[in-house]
Order: sequence, then structure tokens, then C-alpha cells
Amino acid sequence: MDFMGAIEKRAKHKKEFRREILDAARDIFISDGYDGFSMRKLAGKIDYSPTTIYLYFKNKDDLLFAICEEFFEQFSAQLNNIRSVSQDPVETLRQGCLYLMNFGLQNPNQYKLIFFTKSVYGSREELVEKESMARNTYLVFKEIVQDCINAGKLQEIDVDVIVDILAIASHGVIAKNIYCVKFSKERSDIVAHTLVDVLLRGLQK
Amino acid sequence: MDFMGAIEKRAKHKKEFRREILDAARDIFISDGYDGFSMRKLAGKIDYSPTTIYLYFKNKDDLLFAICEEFFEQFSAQLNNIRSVSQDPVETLRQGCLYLMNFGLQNPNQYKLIFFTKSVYGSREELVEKESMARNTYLVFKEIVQDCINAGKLQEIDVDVIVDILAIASHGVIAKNIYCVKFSKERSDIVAHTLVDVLLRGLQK
DNA sequence: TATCTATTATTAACAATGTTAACAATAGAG
DNA sequence: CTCTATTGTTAACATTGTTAATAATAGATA
Repeated sequence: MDFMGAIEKRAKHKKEFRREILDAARDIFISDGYDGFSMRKLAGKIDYSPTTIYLYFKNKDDLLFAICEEFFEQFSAQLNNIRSVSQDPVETLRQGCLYLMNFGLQNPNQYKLIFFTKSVYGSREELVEKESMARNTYLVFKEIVQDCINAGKLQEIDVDVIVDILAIASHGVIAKNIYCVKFSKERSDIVAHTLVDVLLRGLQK
Repeated sequence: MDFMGAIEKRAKHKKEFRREILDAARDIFISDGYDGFSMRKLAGKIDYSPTTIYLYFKNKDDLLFAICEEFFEQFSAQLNNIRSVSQDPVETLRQGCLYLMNFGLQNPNQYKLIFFTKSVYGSREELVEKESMARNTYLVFKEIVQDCINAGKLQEIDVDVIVDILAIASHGVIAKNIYCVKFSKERSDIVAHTLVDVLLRGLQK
């Protein structure tokens, strides 16, 4: 691609092109993971030079952050949906945990990026401090736990500790699935369900 | 360092030098983590050229693998020790879980390398299939769980599922600590203890 | 209409990475 | 004394993320 080629590319509007880059980046990211992703590969896919991307995103992390935020949007919406539908708070919590796990199992690369890479969310102060869809999702989850406490269903443990425990456990299942090649989908499901059962059994009065 | 300089370095024996590289590598690794580690940095520290390292280790992963194995040696020994001392099997299991968590919290970089990086243990077929200290440690942990089952203390759940659940949960606590900057030592301890309590409460009959 | 400026693209380059190829020089075996 | 294996080295390659310098157009302004 030379300067003559660039002339034909001038028509696109900023927002549309940003969208296009994002979509291409997500495709690469989903199929090749964090390690397989590179700015040059992305540039090749959208048929632009690598530096062009820097006109639309500050750097690699900024781009990956945008991708993750879109996933959290989806996640947060679904979590809210679960909460509004269900009646029994403990059952809602169970559903929420299972959905969290399932979400991670379905989107390992994004989950990996979000939780197992400091560069994107970690380096940005702290997930909880910065306004983000990731933070929103966390807060919705916390509300679900608080509902259970308000209903007098759980042992008297600090709500934040309970949230951590449940998130951490879900976390672990997904990590196991990501990093253990031989951990099958069926196996993951069994372990996920059993783990949630054990946790809720241990948490309830 | 030129060829003349190399002459003075010829005296060292293979094994000793391998040891020396390993120690230097571990130092860098502990202080700078996986991302901060590089073959060139290591070469600079031991005052040899980068290529020399390749005479003693196949590649970067091979070197990091060796470091991790040494940590597991330590870990496995301590786990065996806990098992031989304690009488009550459930209490042994509790100690084992807490030790696992504590080990991870104390050695975040190694833990990260072992469990959150496919390149070292993951790419080597599978941790469970290959003979390694990591595998030994796993087996000791499994025996502790089996002791509890044999004593009739736990619900009737497959031993491998229980092992996974406990390992996964411990895993999660450590991951949280590694990737959340604001997750303090005190907080980690509270969550770790509460999590183990909840799990054992949920697992027992 | 002519010109100036901001935008959008490019190429070239830098520094860092893991790793390999080619080469040098010694130690020890025959 | 000579040959060979061992143990080093330098130079180079192909990546990576990112920045600097530059070109060319679109749109605003005179």
C-alpha cells in the first residue's frame, strides 16, 4: 500500500472506521488469543498500515480495552436480566454464578485478557476505581448477593467477602479451563455446578 | 565481552554453571516477573552473552520450567510434611488448602508462570501426564482428599471433582491477588480463610 | 477562486525481544 | 602432536510495539 493507494481510502468516517478496526481486532483476538494478536497482523487484516491504527487507538492496550468493554456490556445486560426475571434471591445468585462461569468458558480469550493480564484492566489503576462496564458488572453481581443477605438467607459474612469468594471461585474454573488443555467442556460443567452447589451450601444458614 | 574475555571463563563445570544461571534467572524472575524477564537481561546479569545460555537450556521456556520445578520440590515436601504431622484428615485438608494459597501468595511470579502461562507447563502436553514435581504435588494433594473420603467425612462426590474444586478455589484467590493491585495481604488472608471454611462446610456431610 | 490548515494516511526507523548461524579458541583424547 | 568436542563469542534474522517525518487530500477561510 503506497500513497496512491491511500487516496482511495480517504472517504471513511472516523467512527465507522474505528468500528471496522474493532471488529477485525476482535476476530483476530478471539481466534488467536492475546499472544497471537499483533498490531501488524491487525493492520494486514484491514489492509492498512500499522501506524494508521494509532490514529484511532492510543495503543494496543487501549484497543484491547475497548474490545473487553464491549463484552462486559453484553455480560452486564444479561446479568441484569437474570436478576429481574428470577424470584428467589439464592436461585438468582446461583444462576448468576453459573452465567459468569459459562461466559468465561465461552469467551476464554476475552476473559483471559480481562482477568489474567495486568496491561489492560490492571494497569488502569484498578477495575473497581475506574468507571467501566467491567465495574458495572461487578456492582450488579454485588447487588444480587446483597439481595440474598437482605432476605436473611446467608451466614453473617461481609458482603464484599462473599462477592470475592464467589467471583474468585468462578474465576478459578475458567482459569482451569483456559490453561488445562485436557479439561473438557463436560468436565468443566460438572465442576462448575458442583462448585456452586458446594459454595452455596457452605454459605447458607 | 570479547573472545579474549572468554578464555578466562572456560574453567567452570557444566553443572555448576547451570546452577549459577538458574539462580540468577530466579532472582530476575522473582523481582521482575514473567514480563520483566528476558534472556538478554539474564545474560547481562551473569556477564555472559545471550547465546551462551542456550548451551545450558534449550530455550526460555526450558529455563523457566526448571525454576518452577524447584519451587514445586519445596511445595511437595511441605505438603507431605503437613500430611504426616496432622491426625484429623479434614484438618489436614484445611491446612493443605491454606498452605497452597499461602504458597501462591508468597510466590506470585512462580505461581503465575506455572498456572497462568501455557508456554511452560501447558505446552508440555499436560501437567498431569508428564512426570514432574508439579504432578507429584498434585498427587499428594489428592491423597489428602482421599484420606477424608476414606474416613467418611465428605459428601459422596468424585474425588477428582473435589480436588479440582479445592485447587480451583485456591487458584482463584491467588489469581485475584496477582491481578488486583488493591487486594492487600490482610484482605487475601481473610478471603482465603473464609473461602476454605465455606468450602469445607459445603463439602462435609 | 486561491490558499491555508487539519486530518488521514504512508514509509522509515528505533529499540527490544527470542533464537539461529557462523565462527573462534581452548581442553582433553588419541 | 593432532584431532575433536566443548564452550564461548559476534552477527544476524524475524518478530514485536511505537514514534518521527512526510505526503496528500478535504474542507475552511480569505
